[in-house]
Parts: sequence; C-alpha cells; structure tokens
Amino acid sequence: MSKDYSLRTVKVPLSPRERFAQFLQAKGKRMTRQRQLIVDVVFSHHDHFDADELMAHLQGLLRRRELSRPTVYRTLGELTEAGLIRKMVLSGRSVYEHQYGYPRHDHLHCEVCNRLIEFHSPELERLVREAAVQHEFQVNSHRTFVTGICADCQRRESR
Amino acid sequence: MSKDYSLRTVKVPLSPRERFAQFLQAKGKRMTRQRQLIVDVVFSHHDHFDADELMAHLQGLLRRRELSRPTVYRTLGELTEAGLIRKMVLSGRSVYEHQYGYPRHDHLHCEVCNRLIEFHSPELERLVREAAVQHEFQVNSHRTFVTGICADCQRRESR
DNA sequence: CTACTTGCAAATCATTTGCAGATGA
DNA sequence: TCATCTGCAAATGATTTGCAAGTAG
Repeated sequence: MSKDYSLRTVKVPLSPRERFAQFLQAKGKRMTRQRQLIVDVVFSHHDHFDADELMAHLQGLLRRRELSRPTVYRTLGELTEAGLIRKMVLSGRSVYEHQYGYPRHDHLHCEVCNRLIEFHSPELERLVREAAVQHEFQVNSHRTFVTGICADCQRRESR
Repeated sequence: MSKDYSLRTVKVPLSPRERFAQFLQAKGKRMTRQRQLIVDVVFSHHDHFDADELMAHLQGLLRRRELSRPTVYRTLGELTEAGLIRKMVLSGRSVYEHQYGYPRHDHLHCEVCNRLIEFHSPELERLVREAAVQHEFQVNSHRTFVTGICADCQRRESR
C-alpha cells in the first residue's frame, strides 16, 4: 500500500494538548490523566465557559471521583498561565475562552441573555497602541468589553 | 455690602450630593447621615478606590459604630445605580471611580504597581459604535482595559 | 407614626489551600 | 524512587442578607 517517497521536514502547529505538554515539561510538571482530559475537552469546541460548566461537562464523561473541582480550577489556572486560554470576569464568576490558535478579538456582552458575541477590530489595536505610546506604557494585553442588548433580545423585548 | 441687582435664572449642575438626593427621592428612599457622608467623601477627590479604602477613609472621620461595612456596600451599590460612580472588577475586588460630571475614558492598568492610568480616545468610541452597528447590538456602555507596565515601573525594572 | 435604614452577626459562594494517599517520569 | 498530583474537607475573603432596634419625613 505505501509508496516509497522522499521526505522533507515541515513545521506543523502543535495541538493544544501538545502545547500544554510542552508548557508543563518546561515547568517540571507532569501530564496527568486529569490535565490531558481537561485540555482535550476545553479545546473540543470553541465556546465560552466557566468552571462550573466545564466541571459538568467533564462529569458527564467519567464516573464520580475521577476528577475534582480543585483540580479543574488548578488546571484552568495552568492553561491560562500557558497562554492556551484567556480568563475574564463576568458578573462575579470567571469565564474562559480559547486563546491558543485563535485570533484576538473583543466582546459584546448582552445583559439580557448573557451571551458573549465576538468582534474583531484591527483599528482598535492601533488605537490602544497609540494611547500606550502617549503614556510610555508597555502593553501586555488589552480587552474591550461592550455591554448592551443583542439583536435577538431587542426583538424579543420590543414585542 | 450687598448691592441691589436684577436677577435672572440660570441652570447650574447639581452637586453629587444633590444628584444623589434626587435619585433617592425618586426611589422613595431617604437621605440619611450615612449616605450623605459617603457621597461627600467619595466626591471629595478624584481617585479610584475600593470598599476597604473608602471604609478606612470614613472610619478616620468618625467614631466607631457610626458607619458599618454593609452600609458602605449598600451605598456604593446605590451610587452606582444612580450613575454617580462606576464599578469595575480588578483582580478580585470591586474598584470604583467617578462617573457623574466626569468625561468617559478608559484605563491602562499597571500590573506591577497596580496603578490605573486614565486615557481618552474619542476614536475608540467610534469604533465601538461601528462594531455594534454591524452586529445590530444596542450599546449601553463599554470599557477598554489595557494591561501592562507603566513608565515608572519600566524604569524601576530596567535597573 | 411607620416605612425605610442601620449595625450586627451570620450566611454566601466562587475559589483556594493543607494534607495524606496516589501516581507519572 | 520520589517529587509532583489528586481528592477531600476545610479555609478564605469579599460581599450579601436576616433581623431587631433606630430614624427620616
């Protein structure tokens, strides 16, 4: 079945799990069953989630006692530290989203249905850089958050 | 000493205390000693503060037992609801700033010294409006937060 | 008067931590 | 092997709440 090809080396982006393994190794930490499961589940679909939702999702995949809440929190912290996910605080609780392999963006937050809508604005980047330059500020990250009512909820409310 | 002038009516902006009184009245609430003290102290100087700092400041002005922590929290909530102050969450705790009579602005947050630096960008306003229009989103408020290292801390760190 | 307020003590609640037993490299 | 992890139970800490006594209008 297989043919005899000449090979050449190409670089392929690491999967989130591989990237996480790399991060852990660099820190002298270990890739455990729990951390592997969490990184896989977190990156199994693109969505915003909080610790509780993730916990519920994980519980559905395994029998009790195989994964505890503290481990979920600890691992979310490590994934954040590794730059794989991004954390934001939304009305009291922490909400996470993908960062690794995903373009930077900002959010419209509907205060009726609580949904987060992503939007991209390269111009906004530029403005932030300008403001930073004026204040001799060294930017690490930035985030714009717009609060209001989404299209769906506007229709629903106007009835 | 006083002369005999003809008078004409002019509109003058309400003081924060007056504005708060107005808000309270509209809600069937009362202007108490505590609420008056708090609104006065909060607007006595332009600065960012949290509940603890405000509490400490207030304690310095009166004898024990005259103002409790729950009352401070309750009143901060009312001032926020009244649109006199604005609340933001900074590494766990709520931080407040003046909104009434103060132009809207955004923040550079130094993660070394924890200082908040304000910056104004009308262009940023426009971009947010544009993004909102594209998503048929009805904007209520928006906020841009830039994290990094301030000029002072950069110098301090580069030694 | 009397409904709204306050201070107190206790409750919340998401997140974190100490620790003894389990486990990955 | 043995340092790192995990689950458990308990701690945290900012903020909130129930309630009886105080007070503004």
